[in-house]
Amino acid sequence: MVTTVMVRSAKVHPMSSLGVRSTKQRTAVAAALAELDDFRSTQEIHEYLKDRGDSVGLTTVYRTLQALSAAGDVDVILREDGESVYRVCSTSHHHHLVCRQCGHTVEVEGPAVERWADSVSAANGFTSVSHTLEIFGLCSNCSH
Amino acid sequence: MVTTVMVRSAKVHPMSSLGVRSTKQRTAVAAALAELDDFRSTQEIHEYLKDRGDSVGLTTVYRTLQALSAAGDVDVILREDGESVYRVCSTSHHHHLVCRQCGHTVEVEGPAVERWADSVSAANGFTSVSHTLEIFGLCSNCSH
DNA sequence: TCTGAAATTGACAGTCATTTTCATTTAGCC
DNA sequence: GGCTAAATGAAAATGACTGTCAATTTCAGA
Ligand SMILES: [Mn+2]
Ligand SMILES: [Mn+2]
Ligand SMILES: [Zn+2]
Ligand SMILES: [Zn+2]
Repeated sequence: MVTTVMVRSAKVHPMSSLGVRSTKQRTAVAAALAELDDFRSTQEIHEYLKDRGDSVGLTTVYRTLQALSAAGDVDVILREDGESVYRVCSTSHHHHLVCRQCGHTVEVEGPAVERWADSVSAANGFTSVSHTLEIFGLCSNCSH
Repeated sequence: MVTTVMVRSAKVHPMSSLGVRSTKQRTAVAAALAELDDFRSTQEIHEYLKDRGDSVGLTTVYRTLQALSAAGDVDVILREDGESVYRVCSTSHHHHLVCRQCGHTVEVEGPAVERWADSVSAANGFTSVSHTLEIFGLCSNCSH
């Protein structure tokens, strides 16, 4: 659950006092993410907020979701059609099982996969590695 | 190296004789892919062909690359920005180790990972699953 | 070699997610 | 309350990709 939006020191340098502000829009986006369980696109979250009465400009929803994912507060993955979808996740390293039809998401862990990725990277002389791993399919509900 | 573009039986039914034809455009796209070693976008391949003198319409390059990847003759992955990039790969199922600096790509296989993906999918009742797995890092050349 | 039906091409317009612009509003510090 | 940088959001722009369709090309059969 995410209650605070964007965490960063309010002051970086006495000369220019920069700060991230708490707004009703950011609170609304964070609340929507907390209520929604599955990966959702920016447009879906925007629509959700509109239906809910907490209308937020589409541009602001885009900006807020991007800031949240940059801060590591939400997970973002690319759907198979290339669209970005967001979800509040656990903080530990994990991957996802995502339903192509309804978006239903299950977090999965695979220590063996992590070790494999590290060893194959090392064997090929790669450093500073990171990886993406997502499984798409039809959840039991959507499998008919 | 890809020399033939699109393989399919020329006749599926005597009523409607369907067939995939060999054209200079498809040959040119296949040749470009054979010459290029790393993942490239449709626009990059279109530009490459133009510079090379074998200009092919952008729409045709899009169609040809999509047909090639649908046929399994080339690999396609989504870049971080959601753009599709293509590359000639081996025919067996594999994944990639991609240098985020120079684009250098190494094909890797991980039977254990495949089994893990299948079992975790089945355990959660997912069907029709597919997965994406890419490792990004710095190749030995780019690691300083 | 000739012919014609079906496949292909490509210029152009359309779609749609995402970004940019910028005038207006707002949060937070005094 | 006043001030100012941060934030908002409506509207326009961007850019990857798709749809359309008239013109062109392939190739199987005559
Ligand atoms: Mn992992
Ligand atoms: Mn695999
Ligand atoms: Zn589902
Ligand atoms: Zn490199």
